[in-house]
Amino acid sequence: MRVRDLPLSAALVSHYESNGIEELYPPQAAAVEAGVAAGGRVVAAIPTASGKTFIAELAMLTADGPALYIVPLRALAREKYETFDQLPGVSVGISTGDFDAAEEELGDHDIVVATSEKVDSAIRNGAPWVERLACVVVDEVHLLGAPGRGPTLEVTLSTLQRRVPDLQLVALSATVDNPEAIADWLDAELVESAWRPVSLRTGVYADESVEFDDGTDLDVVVPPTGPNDDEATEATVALVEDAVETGGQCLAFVRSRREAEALADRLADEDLSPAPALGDELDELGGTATGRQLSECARTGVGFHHAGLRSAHRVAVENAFRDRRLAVICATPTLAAGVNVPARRVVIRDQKRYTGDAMEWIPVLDVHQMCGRAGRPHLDPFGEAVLVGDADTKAELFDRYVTADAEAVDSQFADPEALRTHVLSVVASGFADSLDGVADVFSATYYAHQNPNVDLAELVAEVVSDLEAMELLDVTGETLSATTLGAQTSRQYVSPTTGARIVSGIRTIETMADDRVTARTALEVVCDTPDMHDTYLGNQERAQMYQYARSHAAEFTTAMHDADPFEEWLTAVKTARILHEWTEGSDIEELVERYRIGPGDVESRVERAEWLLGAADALCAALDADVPEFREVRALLSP
DNA sequence: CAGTTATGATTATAGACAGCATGTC
DNA sequence: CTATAATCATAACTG
Repeated sequence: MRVRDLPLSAALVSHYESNGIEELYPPQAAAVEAGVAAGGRVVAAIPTASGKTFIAELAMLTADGPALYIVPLRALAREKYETFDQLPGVSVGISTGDFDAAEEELGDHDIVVATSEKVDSAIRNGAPWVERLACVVVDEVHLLGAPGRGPTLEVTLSTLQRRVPDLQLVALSATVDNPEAIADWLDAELVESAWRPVSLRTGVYADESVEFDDGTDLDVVVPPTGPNDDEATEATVALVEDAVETGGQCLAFVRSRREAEALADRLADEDLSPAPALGDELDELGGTATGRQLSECARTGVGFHHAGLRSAHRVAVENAFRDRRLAVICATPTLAAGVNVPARRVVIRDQKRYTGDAMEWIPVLDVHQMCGRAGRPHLDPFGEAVLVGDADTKAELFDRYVTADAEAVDSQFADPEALRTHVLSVVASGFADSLDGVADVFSATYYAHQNPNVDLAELVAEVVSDLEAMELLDVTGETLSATTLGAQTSRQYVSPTTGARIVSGIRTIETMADDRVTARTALEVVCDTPDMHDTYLGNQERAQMYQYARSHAAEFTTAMHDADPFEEWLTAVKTARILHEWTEGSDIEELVERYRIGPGDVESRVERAEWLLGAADALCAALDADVPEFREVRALLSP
């Protein structure tokens, strides 16, 4: 099947042809046969880089009206926005929390790219453009099974289906174990394929040799390891070097941030692919210890990438790799889920990760996503993914990751926190006003589809009493209605637990003497919510943080003997303290040094605090209370 | 005894969505 | 429970 045979305008056809796209890839052709270009609903469970974007574009361009493209990450939203913006005669908009086009303009675009939370929020707040959509494409639908964020996605999709009856839905999924369940739920045709434009061989390393799934082998010379050398690391170094020496780029995945940096340092010794200019450019992005370490590695062609990096650094590393200025990136699993960064070879040194109480195997899906980064279309003759193991683990790694299917996608909607959030939002946005009404709205969720025998009304009833106790919901007879607080909580997009915590904080503040209410008070309230991620409190710091908490006890809304659990509260105090010092003019470098967190962590906490302080201010208005500190601190956070 | 090394104990561990209203080169 | 590397504290040891 050829592009020119598709129902596309001449301008589009020539756009594709000038980009070398003339003949459709088999999965793309299958999607066309399933009806993507004719308004049909399709779920495509196919590998990364096998042309998903083109399938999405086909659906959106042939749809009879505006289209929405839903992504899980802001960075992906930007990437897709730029891709779609290249299409001739197509106007593209973008809407994410940190980057928003004006609301009324959104409806005027042919394509809008947005994160799933942003779409959920737009639906809750009755954005008019939602009703006019003709086509919705969901990228990475398998995240339906992600705890925390999966429920938002399923509620969003089920609501979209209900609100826009003739909507064309197209869902793009990684290869998972039960794509038919997703297709069935969305009433869509399933297109499944393992085809890739660049062949990929996956293998396991052990004893100086890699055995691949296609029967081929690769011998690797690993210099004898000294007493201080780690065998897996030295094998990884050898595999990376080999890839670079034969003209390819390489991604190396490890377990923790520190190990990503350590591996990059180790590889920097080999001086694989000098790039001194890149080092200078990175130095200009600002100097934290992490930043300087990054620029030093980069001079030798090696970068590292993890969430502790400031986002400017992360983007710089991604771009440098895409431009082939970096030969290697040592990364934590972030990189596998993010923007498109393909490489000739992918080396996965660690397959286990510490989860809090045990060492656990990384999900098969995550490992497959990492492997899927191997092979650059048009640039590499093939891609290679290597799991580093040893003689003892080789067979197990093969079974578990190379030949095995990824996990099934299961709904996480029954999680009480998720249920509370969505029950409140359904009632607050006026979609239902009774137990049965809410249950009816939820009957279209993936959860209901997967669990047909569960009594949804019963499930809803369990959390309705929580929400009532939190004063977010009123129950009068059979009728449910959101309180002013509940409405504001939903609109501000904070979780019910966060809303209730802020409200109780505001009430306590009103009983406090004026001179006790300070910036620390405001920060303690917002940091002590589940929507603010906590900051690791080391044992070394603990005693000193305890002292800090004691000496400022009068300023906090939580009495120390009431804090429960105390350790979590102390963690919140640490976050509040960091943010407080930030407002007092400390720069990232000082904070990173003093509190042992990454520059990127400071950045993300500041961003979240801005959002939560805004929500606190809105809740103040709903309570008819006045706590100017929320506004004042917020103003100090952004420079 | 002072300084050095060996041994054992402790510590820490991936990621990241959302509101809203002004001001600015 | 199924980990491991880096760091820290203390004990053992050497000259």
